[in-house]
Amino acid sequence: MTFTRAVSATNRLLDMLLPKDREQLLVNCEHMELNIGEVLYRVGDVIPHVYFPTGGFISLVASIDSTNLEVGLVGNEGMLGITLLLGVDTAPFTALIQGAGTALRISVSSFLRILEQSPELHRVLKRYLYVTMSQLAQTAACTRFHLVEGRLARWLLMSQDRAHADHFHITHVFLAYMLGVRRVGITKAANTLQQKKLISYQRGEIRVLDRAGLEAISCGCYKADKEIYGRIMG
Amino acid sequence: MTFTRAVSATNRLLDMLLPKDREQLLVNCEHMELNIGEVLYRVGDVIPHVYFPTGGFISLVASIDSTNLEVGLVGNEGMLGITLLLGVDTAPFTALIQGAGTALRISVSSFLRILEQSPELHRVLKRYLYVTMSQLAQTAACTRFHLVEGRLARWLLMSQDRAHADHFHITHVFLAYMLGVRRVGITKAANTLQQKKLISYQRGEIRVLDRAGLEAISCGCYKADKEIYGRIMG
DNA sequence: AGATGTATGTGTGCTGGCGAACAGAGGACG
DNA sequence: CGTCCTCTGTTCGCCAGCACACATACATCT
Repeated sequence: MTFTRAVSATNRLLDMLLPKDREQLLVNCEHMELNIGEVLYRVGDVIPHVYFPTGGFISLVASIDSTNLEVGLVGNEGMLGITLLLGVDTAPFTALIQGAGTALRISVSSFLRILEQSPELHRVLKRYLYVTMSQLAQTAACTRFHLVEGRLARWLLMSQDRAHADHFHITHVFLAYMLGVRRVGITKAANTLQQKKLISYQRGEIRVLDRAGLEAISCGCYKADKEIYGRIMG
Repeated sequence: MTFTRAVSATNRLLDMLLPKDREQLLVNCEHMELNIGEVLYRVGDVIPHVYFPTGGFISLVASIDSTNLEVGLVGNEGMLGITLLLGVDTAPFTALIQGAGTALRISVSSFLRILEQSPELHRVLKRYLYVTMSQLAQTAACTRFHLVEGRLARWLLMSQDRAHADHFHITHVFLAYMLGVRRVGITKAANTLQQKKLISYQRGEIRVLDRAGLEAISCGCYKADKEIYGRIMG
């Protein structure tokens, strides 16, 4: 999956911080490339780094039996590794790079050290964790009740937000994996969206043609997620 | 829903604390009855109290469109209001009393005051929050992939654990509501379980006859949840 | 050009769960 | 005692998504 490189290389979470805290983090961060398909860590792994995506984005995937299901998406509006706030050093989900781009990365030890020194940083990240939890529940219900077409539209919108580009690369197989449905289900839903002129795609290149139309057809969960983020993160 | 009153009126979370912290909390707590069907708070409400169930238990319910879905269960192994740790005073889920019994209740202001004074209390509760998040994801996947029969078995086991009784009262309608399926689906699944001599029920009185059998038929998520709790809470 | 691999489209039959509606069966209560 | 109400059982048609299988299109590499 290759995204047009995002232009704005900022992370909204970092932007919210006091300049002092942001600097503290930034000097300890290294820039890195997020390469599609790479697994940053799996459930139960000890987390080595925290990531603040600036361009790319990352899926949080829950595994069950031998299937998988995406339960969250982390882009430049958030961070990967937020559960370290809770004093547990292992990953609750598998983290899989979905959208190529860049991220800032910091070691867990540095991260925790800076975290201890800054109540304000702590405050912001705790609120982000709250948002993550809320969205987890939202996604659970969405996955249960909503049809593939609406869920696909939601996914495309969320990804577009995080990719900061109107087109990106992802195959039906992969989408099926994320949404926990068969590939054929995606093919049909994607076809419908294309016929409605909301998107266009060919061999993995997906282009969003009509955001408003997509929002209309997507389940309300897209808006609900944004609303939660806005309300809590301000 | 009326449970045989639980005999052991303890809360595992409280039991894990240092005696000092536990005392601090207990002196600020009041005993109260949990009455079936009562809503302690709804999504978005400002949380007035934190609850440590000792006998009864509470459902965390996510609402979407006009349907609902249980996304978590809080019994004497946990607490209701854990998200207050994150510095947000509103509820991310609706909290609905599922199993009659007792709970210890403390005002949010007292709770937060004590929390600030005790790093150890903080430590334990953060870990519990981590468990809650993990189970949220587990439940999301379970709800997506597993069949009603297995999910019902899981629910019964979880409830039995929290009710500390081998029988309790809950109707098919209510179970349907919790699992996000039709009542008829529950009726059929419950019938199957009964024919297999795993449970018996009549007019809402459900009795677990064969725990091991239920565990075998339930989806792996029951065990997964216990495993996570055990691993993180120790 | 040919060969191989990847991505998408289509078809057939199956099933779990849905919506709606109705029938009995047991309690509760006047 | 009869009446109402709650809880459970059953039926019918329907559909989204499933499993499996195969066909076509494009891309890339030799």
